[in-house]
Amino acid sequence: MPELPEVETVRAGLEGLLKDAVIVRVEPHRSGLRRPFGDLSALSGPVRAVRRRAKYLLIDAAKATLLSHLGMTGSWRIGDAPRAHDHLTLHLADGRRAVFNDPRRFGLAALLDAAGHHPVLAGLGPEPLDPAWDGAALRVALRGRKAAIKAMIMDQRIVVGVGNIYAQEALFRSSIRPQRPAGRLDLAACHRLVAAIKTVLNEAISVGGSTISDFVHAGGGTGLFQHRFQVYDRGGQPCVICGAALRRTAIAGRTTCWCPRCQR
DNA sequence: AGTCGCCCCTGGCCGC
DNA sequence: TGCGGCCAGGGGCGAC
Ligand SMILES: [Zn+2]
Repeated sequence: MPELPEVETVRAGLEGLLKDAVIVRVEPHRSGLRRPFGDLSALSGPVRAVRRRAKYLLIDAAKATLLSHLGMTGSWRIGDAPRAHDHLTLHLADGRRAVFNDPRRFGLAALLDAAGHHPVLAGLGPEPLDPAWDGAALRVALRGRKAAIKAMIMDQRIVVGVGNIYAQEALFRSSIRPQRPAGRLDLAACHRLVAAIKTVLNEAISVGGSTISDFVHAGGGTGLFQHRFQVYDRGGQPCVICGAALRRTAIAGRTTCWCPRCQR
């Protein structure tokens, strides 16, 4: 579910709900997800901010920072009744509860270390919406790479935040065939692709991301960008530009749709 | 080193 | 209706 626009939407919602609230108790409902939670008790204290890095949320409390990844099905909500797959509850001084729920348990929750680091953050590539990330930077990162360009822009060491939806949408908008060997994109193509990635991510953020089946904002709302998909999950349907039937294949194990006429 | 396949896990949907 | 197979927004790991 959550790529950069969805995580950014959750970040903004959570910050509005949690900023200046005081965490009085952290209650795990299991020992961990794909990794152990570890000792989360140092999170108790006032929430200063909620940040995002790549697809990770960082909840800054006074003495510690909680790192949270939504995996495919994770969500945060201000808790009402308990639900199946609730894994972590932050009890607040005002009586509210912030609850992390994740049916597939591909997510992550852990504290940053004293230096503000965590192994999963090491080695992450540039933020796609950073003005310093441009076509020239992408071209350097792709030099000599023979893997498909779509796999490369989904590789979080090349650029962060782009997943299976926005990779397909950005490649369509920049007229690049997803399976093209990444190292063979010229500078003009890299510029077009970077511009398309920035545009599609910003558009998606502006409408609260995409809701496929279960993605919800921290406040319970849904995204709207799914109504603007031009290729994602549209295999066999007509291209919105030329009318050709969109193709569907797998690239690096992930379903990919593209237009055989518009994308080269 | 780079690339690929598999695996983690639950649930929804489709065809029989 | 029930059940098996397939698929899903991510990412880490081992094997070539
Ligand atoms: Zn087309």
